[in-house]
Amino acid sequence: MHDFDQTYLDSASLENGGSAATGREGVSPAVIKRLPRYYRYLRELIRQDKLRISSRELSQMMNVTASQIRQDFNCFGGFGQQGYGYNVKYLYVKISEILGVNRHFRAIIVGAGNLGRALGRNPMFAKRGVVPTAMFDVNPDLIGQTVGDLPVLSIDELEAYLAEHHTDIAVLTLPKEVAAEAALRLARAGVKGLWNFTGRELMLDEFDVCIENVHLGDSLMTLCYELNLM
Amino acid sequence: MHDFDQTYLDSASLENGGSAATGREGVSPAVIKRLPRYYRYLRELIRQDKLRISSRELSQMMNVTASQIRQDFNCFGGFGQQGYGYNVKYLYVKISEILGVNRHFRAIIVGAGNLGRALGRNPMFAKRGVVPTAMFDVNPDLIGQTVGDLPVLSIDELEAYLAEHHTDIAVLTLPKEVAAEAALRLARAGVKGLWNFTGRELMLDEFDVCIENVHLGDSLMTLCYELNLM
DNA sequence: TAGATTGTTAATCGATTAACAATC
DNA sequence: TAGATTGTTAATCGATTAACAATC
Repeated sequence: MHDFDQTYLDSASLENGGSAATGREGVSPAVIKRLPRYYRYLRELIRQDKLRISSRELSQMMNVTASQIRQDFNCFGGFGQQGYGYNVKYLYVKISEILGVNRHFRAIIVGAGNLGRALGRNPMFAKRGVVPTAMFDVNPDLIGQTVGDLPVLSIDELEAYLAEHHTDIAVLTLPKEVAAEAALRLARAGVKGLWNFTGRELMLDEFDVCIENVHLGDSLMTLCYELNLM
Repeated sequence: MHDFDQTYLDSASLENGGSAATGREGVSPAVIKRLPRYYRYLRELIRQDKLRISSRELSQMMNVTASQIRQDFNCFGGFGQQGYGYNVKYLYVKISEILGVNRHFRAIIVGAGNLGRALGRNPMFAKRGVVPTAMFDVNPDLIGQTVGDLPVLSIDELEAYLAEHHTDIAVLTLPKEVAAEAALRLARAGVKGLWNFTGRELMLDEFDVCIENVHLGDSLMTLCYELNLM
């Protein structure tokens, strides 16, 4: 099926990244949500120079069932070998491809407040193959500054910038009151992914845009619920 | 069942907050995860001076089924009235109680890097009734500074501080390499809730501690998956 | 009272787990 | 070959939706 002696982390397979994997449409959200977690554990296994792993061993590390792991990987065609288990590097490359790491998606950060600036300096993007290129804000005091390597530009320049620089993702870290308007401008300018930290849900039905909402407040309240129960 | 003429937002009901609601153990995680979202929408309805709402109307606002809304609320005993619907303020107070808003949980932020400092200045805590009291770091350049109103203290003072100041929640915004050790110290010192931004899963089986993990990287990758599919 | 809408039970759907035949 | 472990089907479990009787 595949040659385990091959070096799966060669630059060719990493650079291509491609959306080539077997019939990926219609994989359930529950499975998709788990993929980044597999990615993290596999990265760690590679760091430890582990070459192969069985669904059983991985299940013990990750605190899930071996059955679930095999089912999950099989949504994408199955990456293992009977009697052997999974080749760690091969599996890592495959999951990287599915997740689009190494596609080098380009991102801007809209809103250069505390959270926006913190994200702008965060190594997370680099680790996940996402490339932030600029930040935008309305505040004249911030415009012209640099955060990490990122220039802070005026929000007035947004459309002009997007016309010049292909941008896949916009990170929304602006006040919720102006989130809807910003989202509309971004969608009109052709940005295809919104990573939304505003805490306000966005409706963009007219557009073919992916939205990932991060509700930090909801997460905090879930913790409070648990504490309240003790 | 309850008197709709009463002012449900009076200080008594808000201050008590209490864990008094009907049999709350064993409510499914799926329901719990939705409560903060109800809380947000109800807050908005109150802001709009809306007095009553039916499950049908709320379902259209929130893009879920009316059935689910009724089922969810009924996990806690049912807050509505046949033929009438739900009193917005009463429902809001009830959900606030369930979530422990107004219990004024006290929090510290461990790690005064970019993300820690951004969270320290974030109004989210105040809005959710959580009170941050201090930040901790190893970096001598940061120790002694103030972030918002929060003093940045030396991590060496952690145990002494916790012995003096009752603390419910620790926000972990330090490097993942030192997360496990910090978590252990916090648990030993009696902190009951960890809000974990380190991206590394924590194992604290020996202790009676609630952990809420925020995996920003996973969220970003979920978005990349969707983009990769387009 | 009649109309509306909940609370709640029953039916459906989806996701997880168990089991095992296929196969490396 | 025998042993191990996957891929995959079938069984179970839980969560969502539909339906409707209870009741305000």
